[in-house]
Amino acid sequence: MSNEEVARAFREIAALLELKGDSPFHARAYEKAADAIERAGDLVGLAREGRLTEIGGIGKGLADKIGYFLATGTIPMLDELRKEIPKGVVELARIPGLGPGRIRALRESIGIESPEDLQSALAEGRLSGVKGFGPKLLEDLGRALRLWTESRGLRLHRAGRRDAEEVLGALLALGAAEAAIAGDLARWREIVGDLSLVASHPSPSEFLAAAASRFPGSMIEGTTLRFSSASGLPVRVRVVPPSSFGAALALAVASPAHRAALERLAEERSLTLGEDGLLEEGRLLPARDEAALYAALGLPLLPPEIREGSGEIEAALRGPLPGLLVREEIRGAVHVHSAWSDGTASIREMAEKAIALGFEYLAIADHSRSAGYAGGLSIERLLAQGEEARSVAAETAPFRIFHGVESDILANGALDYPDEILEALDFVVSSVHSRFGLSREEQTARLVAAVRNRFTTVLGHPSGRLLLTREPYAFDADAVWDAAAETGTAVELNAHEERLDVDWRELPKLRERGVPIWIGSDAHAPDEMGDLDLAVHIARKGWIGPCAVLNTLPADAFAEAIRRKRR
DNA sequence: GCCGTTTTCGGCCCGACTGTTTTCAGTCG
Repeated sequence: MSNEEVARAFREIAALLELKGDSPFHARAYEKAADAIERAGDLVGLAREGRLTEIGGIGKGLADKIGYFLATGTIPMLDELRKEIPKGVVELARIPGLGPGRIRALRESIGIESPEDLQSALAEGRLSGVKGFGPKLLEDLGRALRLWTESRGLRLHRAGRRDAEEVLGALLALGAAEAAIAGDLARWREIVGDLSLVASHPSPSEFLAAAASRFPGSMIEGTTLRFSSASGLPVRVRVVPPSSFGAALALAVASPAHRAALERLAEERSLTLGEDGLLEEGRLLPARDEAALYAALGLPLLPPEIREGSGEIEAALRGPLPGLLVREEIRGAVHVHSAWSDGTASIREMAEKAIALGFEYLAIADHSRSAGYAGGLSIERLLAQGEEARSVAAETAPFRIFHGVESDILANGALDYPDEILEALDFVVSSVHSRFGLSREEQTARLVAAVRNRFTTVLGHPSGRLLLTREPYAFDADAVWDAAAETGTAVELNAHEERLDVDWRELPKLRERGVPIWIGSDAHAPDEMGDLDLAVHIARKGWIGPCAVLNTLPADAFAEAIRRKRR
């Protein structure tokens, strides 16, 4: 059993205790223990030697629970809590605006046990009598519930990919000649609502029948098998003979707009694009791979992530497409947190991991002093951290460590350290962490002021959206991008999955304005640092090439680039 | 539930905001 599994169980206990209404400190003890467990080394070894209580935050009681969990795989207390707190109540806690207190009030006063209950109570006006629930709160809850409803059948990219890869493996194991992931997932959409795959087999009907018995609850419709994935996403697998695999895959990957553009192009060439591929005078042109289909239309094979119908076909017909960013070109792990604020590891540990991952430099940016909840750094601690960063750097050379901060943007657009302190740092990530509810005008002015600040190197997670959870705050993106272009300020593409905060449709606007991108890992633990795949593919979706990305620069050029604005 | 003692219980990271109150509880980051 891994430390993560134990930590996850403890976090669940903490969440359930909170919902139950136990002392918040009781719940927090489990949360702190979960943090400690993640950071602890060989948990199993420590348990064997009876040394679990040497871990800070683990006392006798928790040590016993860990030992029992490691031995049996269960924690009776957790099982009890799961029985006690209905799933719907846990789901309620995911709705912004609903914390343990309000959920308890809703349960006790009118018996709300799930978001569905809340929805009908809201519709029937049964909430207006509940103490503490005024008109504004009801309005906010209504909005949050709508977002929750819309998000219900959706998954973040990585969750969708996990499911799809499981299906893919099963198809290959069943003897598919070829199989591939298609649909939104293949185009690296950040959110998916269904999964699409294509498989080939010499006898499609035979394979469909075999696959149908492999996936419970599946249905065959023509050449397509439908069922539900592990996490409940609808899956469709199209099965074709090998000679049609390329065409079928290309069609299943294409967005509707891309497909329409392909159809128009086919028409211009007196061809027809049908379900099985290109037809010339009623005769099917074989396309064993996607490149064959594109070639028949006079196109190079386009990367899946740009097949969105946003001008890629026209551009490809005009000439070679610009080179898109690839993961290996990222040389620096930037916007990284350490245990100085709310990260789990020391600067040295983060540096060692970055080196192991093949990075050439690290840009440390812990939380600033306004972020008390995250252990934000006072001026004294920030300066002390700088000392430590330099001393670690002296030992890790030629690997470089840049010392900066993730400074809160205050409501008036100011950063939360005096200029002379910011001056001493290598760079500043300026981010909004509060006051999401400002008016569009106020929020725009705030962001523009932060961008214009000569110490702001990069605007961190600019929109404030949390995928599937929270809408972006209201602001005029064009005005902010203009200010960034004018002042040479970079904009962050945050690699934390929920925080993939700049919509890919905005990226071309940044590219056209010449605004540098910075792919910030926002890592809080060593293991999160290398996880840049999704962000890189989102950058590619926005047609971002390596030149536009600051942390593809070699260390010296990066150092120069992050200082340039201040002169 | 842990921790550190003021050795047997009280404090635990906190500041700002918001809406609902009419002095504060709940949420958020």
